[in-house]
Amino acid sequence: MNSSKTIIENALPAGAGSPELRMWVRLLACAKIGEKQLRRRFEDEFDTTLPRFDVLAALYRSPDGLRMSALSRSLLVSNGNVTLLVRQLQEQGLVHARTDPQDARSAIVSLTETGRERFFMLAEAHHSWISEIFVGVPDSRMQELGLMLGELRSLLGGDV
Amino acid sequence: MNSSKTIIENALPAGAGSPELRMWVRLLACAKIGEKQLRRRFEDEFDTTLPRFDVLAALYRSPDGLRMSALSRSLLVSNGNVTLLVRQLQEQGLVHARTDPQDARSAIVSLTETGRERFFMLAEAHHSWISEIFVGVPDSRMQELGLMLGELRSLLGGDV
DNA sequence: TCCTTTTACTTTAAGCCTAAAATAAAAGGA
DNA sequence: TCCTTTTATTTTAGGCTTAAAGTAAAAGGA
Repeated sequence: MNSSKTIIENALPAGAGSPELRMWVRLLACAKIGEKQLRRRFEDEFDTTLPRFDVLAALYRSPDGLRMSALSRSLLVSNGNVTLLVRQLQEQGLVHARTDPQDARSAIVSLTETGRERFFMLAEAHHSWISEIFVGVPDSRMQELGLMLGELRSLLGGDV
Repeated sequence: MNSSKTIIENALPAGAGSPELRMWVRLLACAKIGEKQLRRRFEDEFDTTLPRFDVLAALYRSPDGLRMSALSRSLLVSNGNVTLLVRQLQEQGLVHARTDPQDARSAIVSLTETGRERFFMLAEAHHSWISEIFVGVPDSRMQELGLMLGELRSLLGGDV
């Protein structure tokens, strides 16, 4: 219990207080808090989930449909996960899968008319929740953040 | 298939292209991409997970230990989830739980010496991975982002 | 003291997610 | 043609997460 021991006891972990660590911790916290709110509202008001909404949104952006692997890439989730989500949406009649005539291994998934209507309804609620969650953030700040996160995102690669 | 039908077919979902929606989508994508990389490395190099590391980090910051509910609040996860994570870390001998002498309902969880050593090792790797992931982001940009996300975070409430 | 309410935590059911193994079709040669 | 490799997807085992129900202790009266 001499002084050198005390110094060891009080040692800081690597990176404590570094700008990149602080930024990352905050980014993650904001994402978690927002996601938590959205999850609750999707559940309470529409008995659905954010991941399922994400699938509908991706399919909406591709009117000709998407193969499972394209869907998986665009949502940043695994193939197996997409299989599950698509199956659920299929059971609800919101999406439709047909075998690619050019390649029997691939399924092409697209929105049904019901799915399209459902997506519009969900998207409206989703947007209003986002606005609510970020009420108090000035529009100029929102623009700045959007710009900087856009840069960050393209730097991270991931999709595209 | 008249023109009004066509307009309906091409209708945009609510909020399309609004600054808050764009910001949110990008925030979420950055978080997901970063998390995915960290998850893989924690698994590959240390056979552990980000949530377990988060528990260790929270406990490191509270040398006197934390009650389960405080841990749950600080990590932004449910009580049930903390129960599970703490049990796993307990089985590995990294954390220790004792009943609060003032309140037999509460357990006070703290790092063991092994847990503390383990945390330092993980924290060093974690920091180097973060640095690697965000290599190419200038330091000034990192500071700006950290500041803005800090504001955003306190606006969202959530913890604290 | 006894009873009700609140608080802390655990358990359970169900959904998300991944990596790895399995399946199956396509592609590319010998 | 036949065989190997690659590609697309599904299945499986296992971990994270939540909400809701359950358990148990504390607190606050009558």
